[in-house]
Amino acid sequence: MGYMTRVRCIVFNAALGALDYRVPEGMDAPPGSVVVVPLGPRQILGLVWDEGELPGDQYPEHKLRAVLEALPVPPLAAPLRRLIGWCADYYLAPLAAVARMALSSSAALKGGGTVTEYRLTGEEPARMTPQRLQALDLLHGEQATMRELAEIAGVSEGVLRGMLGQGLLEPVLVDSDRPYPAPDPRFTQPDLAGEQAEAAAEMVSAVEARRFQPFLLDGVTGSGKTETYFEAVAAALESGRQVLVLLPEIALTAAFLGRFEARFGTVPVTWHSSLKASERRRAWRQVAFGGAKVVVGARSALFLPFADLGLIVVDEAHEIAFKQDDGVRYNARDVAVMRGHFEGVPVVLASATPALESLQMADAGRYRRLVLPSRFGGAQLPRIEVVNLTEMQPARGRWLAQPLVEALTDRLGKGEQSLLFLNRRGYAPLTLCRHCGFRFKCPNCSAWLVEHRLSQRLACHHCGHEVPPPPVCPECGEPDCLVACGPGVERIADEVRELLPGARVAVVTSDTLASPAAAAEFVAQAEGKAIDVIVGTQLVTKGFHFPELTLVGVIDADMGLDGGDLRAAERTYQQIAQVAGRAGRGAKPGEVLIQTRHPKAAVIAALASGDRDAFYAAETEARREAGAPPFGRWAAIIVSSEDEAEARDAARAIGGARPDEPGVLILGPAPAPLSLLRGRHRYRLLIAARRSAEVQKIIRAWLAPLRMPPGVRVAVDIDPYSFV
DNA sequence: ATTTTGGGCACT
DNA sequence: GTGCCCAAAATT
Repeated sequence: MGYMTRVRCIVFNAALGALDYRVPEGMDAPPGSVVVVPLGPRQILGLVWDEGELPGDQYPEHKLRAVLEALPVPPLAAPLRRLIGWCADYYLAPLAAVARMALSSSAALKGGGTVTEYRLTGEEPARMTPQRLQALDLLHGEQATMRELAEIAGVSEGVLRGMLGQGLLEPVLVDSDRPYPAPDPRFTQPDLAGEQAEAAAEMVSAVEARRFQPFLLDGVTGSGKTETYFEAVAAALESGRQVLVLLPEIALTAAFLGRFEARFGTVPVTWHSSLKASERRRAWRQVAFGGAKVVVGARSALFLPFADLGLIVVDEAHEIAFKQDDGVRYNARDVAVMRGHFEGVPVVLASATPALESLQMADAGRYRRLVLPSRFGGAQLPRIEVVNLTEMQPARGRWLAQPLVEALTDRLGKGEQSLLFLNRRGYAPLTLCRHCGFRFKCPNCSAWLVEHRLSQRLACHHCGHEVPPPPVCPECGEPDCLVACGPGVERIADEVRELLPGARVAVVTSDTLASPAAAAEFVAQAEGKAIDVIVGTQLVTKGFHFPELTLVGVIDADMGLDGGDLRAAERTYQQIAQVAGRAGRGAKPGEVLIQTRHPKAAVIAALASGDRDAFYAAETEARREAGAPPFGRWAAIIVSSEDEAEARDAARAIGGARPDEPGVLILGPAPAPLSLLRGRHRYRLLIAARRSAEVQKIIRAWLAPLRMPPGVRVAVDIDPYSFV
């Protein structure tokens, strides 16, 4: 046999590594190409990988099967391929699983589509009707689909179809995946103050130099971080390159879009899990072809195939939502820095309360730290006061202490807005029977069912299991005996309505702000002063800018502190500092009341005194002594099975095979704190290693020879955040 | 992961 | 020999 082109493909099957295929005559399939290959009797997606990058035996040439098709999308560029390889290696994930995240729109891979739009021909109508007159008037210069035109003209589609028949409208075939309107870097000129201008100039120069440079944009809440990094975005746009902005929550995009449009004249392209297939296809293709200039998205946007990336921004970079906790367990903040490294572009991590890891990197000189120490436009940081709940205990079944009630009453009287923060969705976290003590528990998870009064459900927040509240106790059959225990945001909202009968109260959680549209509506209402009191979870702690909001109440500052997880204190500090930052962003000064049973705790004291540096210094020292990240490397192995004994035995087998490495401490196995999750029993081992240890290599060597029974899953979590 | 295969076993 | 079940092997 003569000359033959052989390619190594990552096939989209997590259990298989890379397989070799033959490229048929006349087909071009360079590295990065997305191909369809035969696998047994099936056809499967594959990604052509780099020559010599993957180990493996040389499969005999005569047995190679041919690539069936190279799909009509640009090959994934080398920097993205390196990112995929790095992620698979670092997070111990199958290459196919990481590659899948880059090819996240199956429709986009099949090529572009067309859609028929219509426009006026300019013909005079043979017969005029009032509807036709209106359409002719309003549709002048418009071109859109029938549905959109009907909307614009305010007539039914039937009228337009009639006009099409009369030759008044003509069809135009357009690309359904056409480019997006380009943001204009000069649409408005920002008004940046000294520190902001300096920070912006540094970022701009890195963008213009096209070099990798991580920045930690460390600015107090309300300091104008967004407006400052917008200058770096503008610089990338000026040079014709693309920008990726990562946000931790979809709910934050609504607020972001408005600010972006004000600066650049058009909204950016959005990317998140709830896009429709057609929107996803268009976004993916235009990212790949360069017709999407700025993408704002959730962490999954990190793997989009940018044609010419010039800048990455991670906003609210401290947020734990950037950590993916199933599938490929990556941390988007860290992967963003790696992508910037491979692409050779600057990465901006923006936060008012940076993660300790990020501050450490800045101190070590790896990240360039840009500080914005004061609020924009002369606004003052809010006054923070601690309400000691041990001295001012609210009545049984109440959660607002007297000082907070008085402050709320005062703001309502002045027509100013208040925000109450409690990181607990629903009405009450536990429901029990007064008669027999029965507690409602999730059948699939070791967790209580949370009462949601708005939706009339008892719900598990881990697996989605829901039941309507029964009229009688399921255990003892007693009627009218079920009582709600503890507070959730819905219950706090009820308490506010009772205390302040005239107040307009809004509950803001992921339940009530499920879509970007709902989020936009909430923002509009709050800005329009149609809401007096917002009661919300961590969803309202960041991103929102309501000038009339002058009071923030933290219902229970101690809630995040129990559980004993590594980052409990840091996270509590971040959440409360962030929510406090919502107060007094306009002309009027803000006030924050923090309810706590531990007013002397270091976190609370630091918040009250505003001494962030002291808190971070103490926290850093504690981590250093414990050998915890960022001073040590941690990893978790989670073993799960639907069968409790099987999970335990498998975990013990893994524990029994533990390696003995210097500087590596292996704890467990022990039942995971959430020992039953979505019907699976879970055991966990924890690996605590010193910084120099090659944790991934050790775990790989440890687990590779072990054979697990079917039904047992072994997941490795590098740099775990969640300790459940 | 999914599909194919092949061995063991009961039954005819 | 045939059919059936299940585990093991193969998939390029």
